[in-house]
Formats: sequence, structure tokens, C-alpha cells
Amino acid sequence: MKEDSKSNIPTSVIKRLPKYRRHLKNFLGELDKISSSELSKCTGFSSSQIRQDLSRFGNFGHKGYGYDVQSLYDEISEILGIRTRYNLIIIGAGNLGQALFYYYNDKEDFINVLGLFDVNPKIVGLKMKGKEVYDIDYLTEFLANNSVDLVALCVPRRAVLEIYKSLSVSNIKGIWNFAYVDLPEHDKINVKNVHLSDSLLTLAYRIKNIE
Amino acid sequence: MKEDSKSNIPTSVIKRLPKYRRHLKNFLGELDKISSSELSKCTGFSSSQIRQDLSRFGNFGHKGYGYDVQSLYDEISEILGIRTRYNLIIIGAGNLGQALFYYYNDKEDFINVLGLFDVNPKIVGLKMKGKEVYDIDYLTEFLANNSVDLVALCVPRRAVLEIYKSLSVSNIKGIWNFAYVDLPEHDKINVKNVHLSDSLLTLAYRIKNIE
DNA sequence: TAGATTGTTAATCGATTAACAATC
DNA sequence: TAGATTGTTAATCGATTAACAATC
Repeated sequence: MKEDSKSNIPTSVIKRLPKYRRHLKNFLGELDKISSSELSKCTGFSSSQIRQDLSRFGNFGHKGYGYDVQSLYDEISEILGIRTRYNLIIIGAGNLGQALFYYYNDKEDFINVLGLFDVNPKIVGLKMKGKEVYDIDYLTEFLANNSVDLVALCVPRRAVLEIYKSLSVSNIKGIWNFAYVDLPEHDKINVKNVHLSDSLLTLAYRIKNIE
Repeated sequence: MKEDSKSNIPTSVIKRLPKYRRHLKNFLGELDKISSSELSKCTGFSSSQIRQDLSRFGNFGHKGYGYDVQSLYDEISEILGIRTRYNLIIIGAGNLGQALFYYYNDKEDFINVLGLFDVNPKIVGLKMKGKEVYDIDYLTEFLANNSVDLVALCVPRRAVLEIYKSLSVSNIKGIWNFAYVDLPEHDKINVKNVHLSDSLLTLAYRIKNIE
């Protein structure tokens, strides 16, 4: 990694990295090497863009040869910071919270689900695949006594502010927010607002205007 | 709407429209008018950008006054194409499919959920809020006999290809795809790939690199 | 070696911001 | 009217693409 350029990587570049990684993952064990033009075919990004994106982080390729699939995969994983493990809690154990739970629990190496939180007495205390659903009232204490890195926030809009109060004074590093409100900026906590409804609206636009 | 510029609106502009609309919605009934600089404060986009975005679609503002909240909200809804109603089916009635169902069923005017589809015999035949969970084998027939506009695709990756075959020869207008594969381009069907995992990875990057 | 393909520089293209005349 | 704020043009900034020397 080029130390000096670390923090001025444009967001547009970062957003492409997961897609590179996803396709490389498909080729693991199948291909030894891949060229930027082959990677272009499956990702849809231009080969020129791919080469320029990658060269921001180092010289991963070999002239006249291409990129080693396994090591490029590893490098991108490293850049994304997912060769370490993050402890995650899921707040809101409704359908969306459970969907994320079943998707990430024991499936992705870099995610370790510590537990879920909810207000609903009917599900508080249940165990899902060995992980407990805690009462939301226990959140602050839990945050104080456990090393939580990431929070997936899957609660209704009206519940967000109260929960955010607890989160904002904790040591968590990031919030993956699915509630349909933009969470405010925070000095120490990175927030990723995922607004599913917004993506549906852009699809609606395309349906209407681009036939 | 400026007829001639309709189809060359950049994606970057379209992506901002849902956020404008969301904040305007919050102001409905509270405020009569809003200026681009007030809208800038709550959305985080610059007032200059807001004015330029909006002016692509028409002269919605009044000099020296600002924008009428209600009518700007209506105009943006019109631009996004959500003043008509779309018939939606949800394929895959697991946690994610159900989450979308409970969120959109009878809540958003522009979405009308016709039903859900699944392979699991345990849930096929169930009714959720009056809407049935159909057997996936019934999909092709259903598509032929009903006017389906939109499909939310919430099935595991391995099930996607088979389902896509049916969808690609139907009259649907759009696919909101949550499966972790990129669906191919299609002449008549707009595809919106929502890769939640990719957004988690970009959050991981920020946690590692931007403190 | 000859062919292939990277990494990088320069050129192009597009998107954002600044500024201000028009005008309510 | 005077103050406020739009819509639009021009300037700036950033991102993508094209081209090619370096070299495996």
C-alpha cells in the first residue's frame, strides 16, 4: 500500500472494490491469473479503470502476465479491512434483522455476530443458532461489557433516536443503518445509511423513463 | 418537464431525488415554502446543486421566494414515476422477502403487493395480511395471467438463474434484485441490483482507514 | 525473443461549485 | 421598493478513458 495516498482514495474507487473481490472469489481455484481486460468483461468496468484503481494501492500485477487471482483477492480483502474480524450486534430482530443474522452468522469470516436486541417480549430471550435475543434495555450495559465493533440497525424510524444516544457514547466503530432516517455524522463512528426505499425509487424512475 | 432533456439526466441527479423527496415529505403540512439553502441544510447537498438538479426538470421555484413544499414534493414524485401504481410480487418469502412485504404492503401508495412466491412447502399456501404465498412452480402461469410490473427477488443465489428465465420472457418492467449476483442487462426489463454485502464492505473500509 | 499486459501520464469527459443577472 | 432567491452560465474540480513506454 502506498502510504501517502491511503486516505485520499475517492469513494468511487472504494465502491468498485467489492465487485472486483466478488468476481475474483468466483475465480478462486478455477483460474491462476486474470488480466484487466478479462476482469473488465465480467465486472463491466473498463480495463483501464481497473488498472488505475488497483495501481492506487500498489503494484499487484505483472507486466505481460496479468494479476494472480488469489493474491489480488487477498490484497483487496486486506484493503477493505476484512482480514480482521468484527464483532457485530443486530438491533431490531424483526424480519430484516433476522435476514441479516441468518446471512452473516457463521458465513462470512470477517463478521462475528455477538447477539441480537429487540423490544418485543415475545422474542426476547430466544436463541437463534445459539445466539441470544437480548432485551433492548440491556443494550447500554452490553456495549460497556463487550467489545462491539459494528451495529446493524434494523428498527423502525421512531426507535432510532433513543438507540442512537446509547450508540454514540459507546466504543463501536460503525453503524450499518437500515432505518429510513439519515443518522448524523459522528467523530468516531462511521455510518452507512442503506435506504432500500431510495433504491426502489430510482428503479421506478428508470421504468418510467428508460424503456 | 423539459421534453428534450428527459432521457439524458445523469444517474447522479436521479439518485438525489429520493432524498429531496424524503425531506420534503417531512415538511409537508409544516412548511409552505422552502429555499434551496434550507433544503441544503437538511439534505447535505449544496444549494447550488439542488437548484441545478431541479432546473433540469422544470421551473419549479419562484424567484425571491423559494419552492412550494407541496408542489415540489408532487413534482418530484411525478418525475420518479410514482404517481402511478405498480403491481409487485415478492419472490422468496424468507426473512428478507417478508421484511419487504411488511414494509410495503399497504404502506406506500405506489406499491401494490399482489403476492409472494416460495419453494418451501411449509409456507406455501399461507396468507400474510390477506396476501397469499404461492408455490414457485406457479410463477410462469401467474405472470401470464396477472399484470405484474415489478419483482422483488429475494432468493438464494443458486435459485436465481431458473427464476430469471421465467422473468425474462414475461411483461414485467423491473427487477429489484437482492440476490448476490448481478443480473444481466435486458432490453425491456430494468434491473436494480442491491448488494447489501457490498455496502457492508465499504463500511469496513471506512472503519479501517478513516478514523 | 515476440507477444502480452501492466502502471502511469496526458487528454477527455462529466459533474459540482461559484457567481450573478433576472425578477418576484 | 428592497431584499431574497431562483435559474443559468462560466469556471473549477474530479473521474474516466486513451495511449504508450516499460517490461515480464
